[in-house]
Amino acid sequence: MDVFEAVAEPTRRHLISLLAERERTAGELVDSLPALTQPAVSRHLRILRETGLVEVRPDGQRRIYALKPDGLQRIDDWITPYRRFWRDHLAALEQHLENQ
Amino acid sequence: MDVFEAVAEPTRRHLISLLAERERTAGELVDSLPALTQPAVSRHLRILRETGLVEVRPDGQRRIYALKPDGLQRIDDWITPYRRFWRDHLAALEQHLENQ
DNA sequence: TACGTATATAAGCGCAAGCGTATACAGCGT
DNA sequence: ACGCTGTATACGCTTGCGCTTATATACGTA
Repeated sequence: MDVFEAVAEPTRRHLISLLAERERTAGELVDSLPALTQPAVSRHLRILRETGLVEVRPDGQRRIYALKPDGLQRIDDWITPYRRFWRDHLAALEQHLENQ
Repeated sequence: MDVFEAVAEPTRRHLISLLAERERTAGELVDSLPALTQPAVSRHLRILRETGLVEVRPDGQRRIYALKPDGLQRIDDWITPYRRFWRDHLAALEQHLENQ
């Protein structure tokens, strides 16, 4: 699975937002998603790991998950060339409004 | 389907990159993807339409597709709060290298 | 060693995505 | 009107995702 499919899943975006606040153990993340079972969350974490979006380090029997800095950057790199589309569009819109 | 799932598909990202160069008719897009049949491309275009990533206008019996300015911006809006992660990480790395 | 806790993996299921073939629909030219 | 071209939709099929239950693995503690 690639990083685009990884973030296409709402639950995984939720996990990313939780890890953006601070590191959390797998158990804390499971508790944050009461609609899902522990194995379901564990599988999502595995996908986030394998796509390089998060990293794990052991702490005794727990696993501490953290957002990886360069994971989402790959999406940002992809979107960058297209950014001019809405920037130019906004500029044209502002110009239009100015001329009213 | 939401915009994240829409761009998670490699074929649809390819279509987006083609439309970023210039507008194209549905037929031109079909010809640009020889691995796929015409209905397959047409369905991808429908998804891009429904998620607001492209717009269409008729030209006789042809349909001219164009990239929509504010479509990808929704992904950019989502990624923006996380941008500080790799920016801060890069800053910390530079600082570290400076101190060597 | 034995048991409890924390996390990951296995197995099986339902569902939706993506594909191709076949077909419908719309506009063009004769 | 008729056939031809361009595009979209219907249908059936296969495949892979995400889920749950059950189980394995690893660490902590008495």
